[in-house]
Amino acid sequence: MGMITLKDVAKVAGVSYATVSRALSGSPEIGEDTRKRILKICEEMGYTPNSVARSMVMKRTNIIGLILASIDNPFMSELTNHIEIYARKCGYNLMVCNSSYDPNLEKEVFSLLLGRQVDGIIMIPVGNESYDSLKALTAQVPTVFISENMQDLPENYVAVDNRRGTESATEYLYSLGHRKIVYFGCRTHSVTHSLRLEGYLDACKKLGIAPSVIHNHYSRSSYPVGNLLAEEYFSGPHDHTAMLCASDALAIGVMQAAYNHGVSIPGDLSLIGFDNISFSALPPIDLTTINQPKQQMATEAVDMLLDRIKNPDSPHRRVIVPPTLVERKSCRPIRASEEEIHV
Amino acid sequence: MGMITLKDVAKVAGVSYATVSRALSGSPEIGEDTRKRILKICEEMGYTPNSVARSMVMKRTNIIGLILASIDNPFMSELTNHIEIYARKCGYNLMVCNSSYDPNLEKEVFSLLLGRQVDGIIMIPVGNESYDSLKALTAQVPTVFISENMQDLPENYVAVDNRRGTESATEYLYSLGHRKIVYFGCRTHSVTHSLRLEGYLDACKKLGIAPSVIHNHYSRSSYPVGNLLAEEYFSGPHDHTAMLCASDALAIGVMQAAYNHGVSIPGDLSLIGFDNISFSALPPIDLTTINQPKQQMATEAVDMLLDRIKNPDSPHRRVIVPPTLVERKSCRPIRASEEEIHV
DNA sequence: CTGAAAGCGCTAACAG
DNA sequence: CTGTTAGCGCTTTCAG
Repeated sequence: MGMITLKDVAKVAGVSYATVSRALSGSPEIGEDTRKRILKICEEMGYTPNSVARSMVMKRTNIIGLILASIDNPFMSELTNHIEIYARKCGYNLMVCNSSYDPNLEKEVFSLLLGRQVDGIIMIPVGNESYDSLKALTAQVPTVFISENMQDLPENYVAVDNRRGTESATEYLYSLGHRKIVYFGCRTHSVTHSLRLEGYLDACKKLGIAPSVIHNHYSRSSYPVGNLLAEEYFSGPHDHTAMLCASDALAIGVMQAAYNHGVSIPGDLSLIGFDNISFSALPPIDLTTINQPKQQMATEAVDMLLDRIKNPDSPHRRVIVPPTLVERKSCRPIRASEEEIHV
Repeated sequence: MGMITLKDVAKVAGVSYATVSRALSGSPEIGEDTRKRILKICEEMGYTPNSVARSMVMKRTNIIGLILASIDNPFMSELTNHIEIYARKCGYNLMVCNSSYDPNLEKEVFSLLLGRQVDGIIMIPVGNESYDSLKALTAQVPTVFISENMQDLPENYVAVDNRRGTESATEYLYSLGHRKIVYFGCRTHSVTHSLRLEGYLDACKKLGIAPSVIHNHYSRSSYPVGNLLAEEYFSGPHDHTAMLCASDALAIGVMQAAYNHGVSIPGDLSLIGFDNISFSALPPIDLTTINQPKQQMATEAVDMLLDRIKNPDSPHRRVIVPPTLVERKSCRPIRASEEEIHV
């Protein structure tokens, strides 16, 4: 593993190693003939430039740090996939760290990446408090958040329009004839969920239907939680014809509980989720949902970050991308009492 | 972003910068008093050691490169999750690259990581040919594959015992009373699948039942492929009571086709998969399957790699981890014609 | 157009 | 115990 260096190549080529450097970096101040000769020698010798050394002098690593709660969360891994591919196209590599939903770890890996001299960081924060607790760190390196920031801190972020998402989900259910729509699984301390709740409430008001909310007091929106909550729901009195879930994961939990209680979906209850995680497309699930355009969010985040890397003093930017409805098989039209028939 | 350096700290502390370096590296040749004083100053100044510079002189980056087809594949992202967490515990960070199922890209990112001076690489190869096509590159850096290598090349790898997996799956179905078991979706050019097929065939011979194989001529084992193949299967004559799928993804595709054809699972057909991807645990799917112990494979791979980094000349190692049966709801016992009743 | 030389921030001998 | 110094491999002025 005794890597060969510029010097070795220079020796063989009979030139100074500055010349080799120039040949490789595509500098114009070098003869076309010598460049070709040198490049050929590099090739023959199997020379690989040492990017660590280059980073050292360039003061630029071309590495983006990515911090997320857990890479095996489907939403995050899809996002990561798009980020990696796009970033690499832009000449950047990805250093990935899990915060494991732990604010302290989140801080720790952030520092770690700082020490690694990453050019910038993209992160899905553990929670809304992250913005505050990381302030001292985010000041030291260009950072882009994927998730909205309610505290109006001067940060860059890209997020889906959560409010618009639930709004349009509600409108969609309404258009299918539903009037008794319950919003299920709202997490009280989550920014994202607050926005989603707002969208639902606004839509209800606008459409003149009575809102009904089932809160989620657990700290996650996983499908076990959805199942638990739904067990309670189905055990008590309930007369809704449609349910809007705060996340796909919750909706999948509801599906199971519904099955156990002999509630048919969409026969007895229309169900709609939010996120469009890949699970939801699976045939046995086939969940109608509100899509977060992950690829768009990924490229947007990378672009925004590279922008900031080039121009660290540019004003902070916020990008809100539009959600879209993905119609699958968990909702059906019903004949409303008002005789409004929809297909 | 004018990072402060050792020199700055040294100036403030009124010592040479070598002393600061010693204080930080926990070297014994320094006074306890000065160390504490220096550490305090570092803290106050908010000094972060520059690991790029350190790597430069240490000739060690403490970075592991991870190459996989696509990080959003559930099996791979779960594995990545475990690898990242464990590697970090061992003092290593992860640089992740997608090969996007493309052998050329696979080579390209491998070189890229080499240039980045990663200390080692863990990879899930695109295919069996990868071992060969990457030979020149893997010779340059400690590499561990996650996937078996049929060509008997001197490489390090960790893999699940695929043969044993299908063998035990077959035995399990047999124990439930099934005698007509079909092996579904065998990909002809995949090492993994060849081994899985062998396990099935061996078990059939041992148990004295007739094997029956449905091959998969597509290049992937995704659920659309499973669905396609199953559509054909259900459209033709078929009298099996149980089906062993080459992967969970295929099994999920089969589920959909079964539903479309009014075939109940496990009522009419018991179904078992392989991999235990996270999808399979979802309530609406609830697939009985053969688990690959991902966490164990992850730590095993990291350990093996760190071993090789420390001792590059150690003999190549192969670790085969045992698969386990995960019983869920897609299989049921049947009363076999021989009056063997099982519960 | 090409060579010489400085220096990126740090570690590791080698002296004192 | 602490300071001095020589690089790690590369880019980049500055001279030729």
